[in-house]
Amino acid sequence: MYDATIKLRSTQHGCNIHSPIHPMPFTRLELAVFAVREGSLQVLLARRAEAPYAGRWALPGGVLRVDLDASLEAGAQRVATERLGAPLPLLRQLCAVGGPQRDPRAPWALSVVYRGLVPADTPDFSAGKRIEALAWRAVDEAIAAPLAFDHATLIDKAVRAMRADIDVLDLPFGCLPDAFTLGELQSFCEHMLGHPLDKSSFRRRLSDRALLVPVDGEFRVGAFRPAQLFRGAQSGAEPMGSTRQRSSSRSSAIC
Amino acid sequence: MYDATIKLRSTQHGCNIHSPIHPMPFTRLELAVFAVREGSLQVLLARRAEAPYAGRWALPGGVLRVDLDASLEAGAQRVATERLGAPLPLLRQLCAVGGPQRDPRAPWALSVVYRGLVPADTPDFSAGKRIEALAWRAVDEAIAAPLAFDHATLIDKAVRAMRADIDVLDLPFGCLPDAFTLGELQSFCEHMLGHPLDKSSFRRRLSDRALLVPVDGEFRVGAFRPAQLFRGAQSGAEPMGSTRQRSSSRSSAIC
DNA sequence: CCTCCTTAGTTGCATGTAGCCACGAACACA
DNA sequence: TGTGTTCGTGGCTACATGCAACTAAGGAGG
Repeated sequence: MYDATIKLRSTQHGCNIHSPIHPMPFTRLELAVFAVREGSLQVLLARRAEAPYAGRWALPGGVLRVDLDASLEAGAQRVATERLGAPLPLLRQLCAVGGPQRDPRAPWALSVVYRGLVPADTPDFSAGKRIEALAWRAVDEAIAAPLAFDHATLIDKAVRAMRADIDVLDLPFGCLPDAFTLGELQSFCEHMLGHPLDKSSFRRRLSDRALLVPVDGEFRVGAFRPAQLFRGAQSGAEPMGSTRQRSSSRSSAIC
Repeated sequence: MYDATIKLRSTQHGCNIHSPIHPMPFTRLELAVFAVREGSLQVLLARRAEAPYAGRWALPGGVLRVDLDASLEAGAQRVATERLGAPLPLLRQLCAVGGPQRDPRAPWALSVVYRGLVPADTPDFSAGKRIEALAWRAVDEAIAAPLAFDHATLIDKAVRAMRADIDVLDLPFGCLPDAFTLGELQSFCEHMLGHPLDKSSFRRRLSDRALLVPVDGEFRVGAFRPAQLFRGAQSGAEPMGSTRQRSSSRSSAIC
């Protein structure tokens, strides 16, 4: 896992003063993967198969492979593929943490942490190398549980970052269904944030920002009144509310 | 600078499949240090004494030392001390970047980047190891100039992060004088943001958030009307506007 | 002493955003 | 046909902010 000879090198400052040989940290990539499932925001945890913290739950992660990874993000995707069986959409870098006491396998451990979000209907991930099991756990419980390493702290930080995104309507369309109703979107955001939102405000804010495009003629039909379906407005299509005045005289924007 | 034997190890997967020996990236800490000087937001650049990019301007930085650094931030402070001659207040982690093409000295280079802000009256830093010269440069020019590595991108990212902080009045009191007038604070923020602010709004926002405490009886005297001096309100002192009503009936809060 | 200039500090008003509340519309179902 | 539920919209209020005007306080210069 970690080349002991690198440690020995640390006392062998050699060559010349301009090019000492410095040992490098044990560098890992950690994944904080979330989903809105079963009515709550949940995080994907892996039960560790090996020491340290064997049997404890932790964020899935793996060692950075300089022979395989073209970038940190590419490495995170490789780790996702190896450990979870699938790459992840919407990966964003959260932070880097490092220190001498983080991982008993190495004198100095550095982790670059990525946060991700996947659709609720994602087929179950498959536990990969060095993982006994994978499980979704509500974030509140996960943070309170005794996790391996400093992962509870990392989850808390990731949740705050994701909620800050939702607060400013930086929405993760990639983890929503292709088309969705405004009610579904609002419910998703409420579960992400952990508190209810006002329907009227929510729609007005979406409309003002022209974040959605209606899928013309497509409705979600069910027990009650059919609901217009929408998509995220990345493509050049006419966004919801684009014909709307700059405020005042709210016209029939969403349709 | 970088142990070549680590590279060789990359093809020597040894031991057993559960504990392969993985080479670790060449890990550095970079500093994006800013100050408001001469009426503009400036960034501290270092002219590199050695290859690669010898003679080019770059962010000051140094190799992570696992034998010296108790954390990433502590390492950033060590690098600041070694390269600039002084530790830095207000260091915040910006991001981590890494890849195989970032630094010709190593097959894979990882940098953890910190942003910092120092007072305008900071005594000049002293160029340390492997630095030919240090210079302040306006951020616009710095980003446009051909800097070493991907440092122009990093400066741009750091400036955006700092401006986002100022936008929400997350003010770096540590890099302001002990006491300052509201006019001085506004001018500082304007230089940070690169655009003017409204005096009335600016003061109201400060007052509503109770971010400042007046230094009773202390005024900046000069050519014109004296101005009340303030401090940041971290300490438990009575903050500016704490007697202010929840809005409406703006009383004489700032005094 | 008086006027003018500049900065400090305050106030009123207009605008825009978001929360709260309520209402009509549409559909399934009894 | 009535009822219940969700969908979709509009009104009202509170609040935050930008814009502009105003007064206050000092020095400089006549």
